[in-house]
Amino acid sequence: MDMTAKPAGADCRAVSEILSRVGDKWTIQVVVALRSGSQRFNGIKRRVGGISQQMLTRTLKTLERDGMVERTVRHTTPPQVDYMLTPLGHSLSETARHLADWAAAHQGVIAGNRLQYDARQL
Amino acid sequence: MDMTAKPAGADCRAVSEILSRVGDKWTIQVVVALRSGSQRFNGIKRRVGGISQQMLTRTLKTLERDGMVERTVRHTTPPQVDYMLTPLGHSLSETARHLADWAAAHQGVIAGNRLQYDARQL
DNA sequence: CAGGATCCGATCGGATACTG
DNA sequence: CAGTATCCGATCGGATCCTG
Repeated sequence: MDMTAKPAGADCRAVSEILSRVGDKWTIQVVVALRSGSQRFNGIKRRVGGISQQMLTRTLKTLERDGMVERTVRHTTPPQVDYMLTPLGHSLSETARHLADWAAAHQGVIAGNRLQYDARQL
Repeated sequence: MDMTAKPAGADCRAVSEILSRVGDKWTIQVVVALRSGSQRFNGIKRRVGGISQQMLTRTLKTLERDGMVERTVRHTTPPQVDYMLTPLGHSLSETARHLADWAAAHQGVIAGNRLQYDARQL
């Protein structure tokens, strides 16, 4: 197949779906927190900072469902659960880096645009 | 690999913010619809397909606020409003292409992972 | 320690009706 | 044609309490 052709619009829906999966408030931050290796629940919670336990649970569960992270339970006392990125999760984190670069490069301009726009609305 | 200038976590919040801006259901699709040039309101609505007038209005307004699209009003009868991408909007659409490639390449695997996961949960 | 359950407000997103 | 206004359900996200 020739992938150099323009995505017609079928791809567009796929991108959109992936984006709304990944574009929530926490997913990327959790993935980034896991880049350096296996982490435990409260370890991730500390790393991300500001995330509630509820949202971390949901986010990890969805990432596990999508095959981005792998969950390993150790039945010790106290119980211990490790989360680590799968190869798929790593490849996502690589792609996220490009977006990170773009965001870092343009966030200042965007913030300025918003100020200008809001000022004009008065 | 070149790991210099590692974004510690300050950038991470910026990315997260950009992502939740761009990661909603419609923003990217609207941007993509505008790539081929200036479009009018109902033209975009037709191109995107499935979007409500409400959400298109909101999405365009936010994109305008962020400086991604430019809005031009022509006071004719009937009134005519053109939307076109700014250079900033174009640069976003380029970045979105990388994500599009990733999504297209992995959506099948992800869908399969979900099926497996859901099957195990029964 | 790792969550599940529940309550709550805020935002997302669709549908419909109305306006200049 | 290009919106605005309003109502509505679904989901997001935080806080708190409870459990193995």
